[in-house]
Amino acid sequence: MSVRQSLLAILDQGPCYGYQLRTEFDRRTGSISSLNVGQIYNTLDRLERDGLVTKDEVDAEGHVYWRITRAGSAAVRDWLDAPVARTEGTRDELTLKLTLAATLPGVDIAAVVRAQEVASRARWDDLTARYAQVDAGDPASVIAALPLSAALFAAEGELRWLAHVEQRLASHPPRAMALELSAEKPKRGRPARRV
Amino acid sequence: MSVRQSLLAILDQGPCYGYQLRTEFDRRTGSISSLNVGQIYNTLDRLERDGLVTKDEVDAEGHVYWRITRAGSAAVRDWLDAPVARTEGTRDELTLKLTLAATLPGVDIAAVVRAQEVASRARWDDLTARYAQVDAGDPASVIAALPLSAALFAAEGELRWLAHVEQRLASHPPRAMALELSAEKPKRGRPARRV
DNA sequence: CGACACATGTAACACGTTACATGATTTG
DNA sequence: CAAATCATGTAACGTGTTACATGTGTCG
Repeated sequence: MSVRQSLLAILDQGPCYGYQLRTEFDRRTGSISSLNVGQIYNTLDRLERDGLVTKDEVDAEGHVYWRITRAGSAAVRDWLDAPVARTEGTRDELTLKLTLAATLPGVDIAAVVRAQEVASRARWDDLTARYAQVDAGDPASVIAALPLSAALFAAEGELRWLAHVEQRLASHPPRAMALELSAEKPKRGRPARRV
Repeated sequence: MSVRQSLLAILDQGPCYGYQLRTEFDRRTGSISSLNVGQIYNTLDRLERDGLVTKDEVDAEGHVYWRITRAGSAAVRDWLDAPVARTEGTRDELTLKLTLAATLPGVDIAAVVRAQEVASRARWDDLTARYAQVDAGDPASVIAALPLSAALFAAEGELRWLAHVEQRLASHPPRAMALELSAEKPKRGRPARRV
C-alpha cells in the first residue's frame, strides 16, 4: 500500500509521466529503496482503475502524463491526516517465528533467540556506524537518512525485545507442545460443550 | 513467507490435515492472529507445488493428511537456523510516509509527526496495559504473549524514533522539494555527464 | 429442526516485484 | 558504432487474504 500511496502523493504535486515518478520517488526517499521502473506503470494502471488518477495528454516529447483526480487528492489528504495504524495481526516474520518455535519440540528456542541476537546486533552496529556519518546539519541529508534512522530504531527495539524474551524464557522455560492427536478429539461435527 | 514457513514447521512435527493445521497454528501462536481457513489449503497446494509436502492418505474419517518431504524438513531446519534478515529496502509504511511527506510542499510534516506520536502513544499505552496483565509465571502465557510483547517493543521503538525525528526536523527544518520540471532536464537519451 | 463446529476446497483479488521486449537519443 | 540513459509497457509470479460453495455430524 505504501508505494501506491507514495506515487499518488507525488502526483498530487502536479501531473507527471511514469519515468518521472520514479525519479521523483528516488530523489525524495533516497536511492536506498529504488523502485523498479516497471512497478510504476503497473501501479499507475491500478490507480487509474480505482479512479484516483487519469491518463492525460502526451507532450511533444512523447511523455505520457498522468493527472490526479479529485478522489485521488482526497485519498492523499486522508493518508497524510490519518496516522499509520499498526494492525494487531501484523504477522511480523520474526515474531511469528519465535512464537511458533517456542512451542515446537526438538527446537532449542534459546539458541534461536541467541542466534537472532547476534544477527540483529550486527545489523544495529552497521546501521549505527552509517547513521553516525550523516550530516545532521544538512536538512536534505536528514530527510534522506530517515529510512536509515527508522531501521536503526527498529533494530534497537528488536534487540530490547530479544533480551526481554531471552530473560522471560530463561526464568520460565517453555514446555513444547506436541501435536494434538485427532484421536483425542471428537470425530466431526459440533463438539461437546466444555464444562 | 511467514505463514508458509509456520505451517511447514508444524508439519515437520508429523502429518496433519488442513483444518488441524489451523487449530495447531492458532493454539501455538495465540488466537490473536487467527488464520483464515481457506489460506491453509491454499498454502498447502503451494507447498506441494514446491515439493515441500505431499498429499498423504485419507483416514477413516475423511481427513486429508499432508506429510512433509525431506526437502521440506530441510527448509524448516534452514529457517530455524538462519536469523530473520531485515532487508534494507524494507518499505515500512510509516517510514516511507514520513520520508516522502517531509519533501512535499504544502505538507506540515511536524504536524504529521505529532499526530503519529499521539496515535503511537495510545497504542503503546494499550499494549502496556494488556501486557501487564500477563502472568509472567506461566510458561504458556509467556509464549502466548510473545506477539503482544513484540508489538509493545516495536511501539516503543517507534515512539523513540518519532521523538528523534521531531527533534532533528525542528533543529533543521526541511525544505520541501518541488517537482523537477522536464524542461530543466535533457530531452531524451543519455544525459551529459555531470562534472 | 436449527445452529454450530468440523472440514475441504475454489476462485478471485490485493500489492509488490521482477524479467522481458521495444525503441529513441546522446555521448564517447 | 557501442554503451548508457530515457521511456513505456506487458506478462508473469509470489504471498497474503477473503468470499463463497458445499457438506457432515452433533448438540440442544
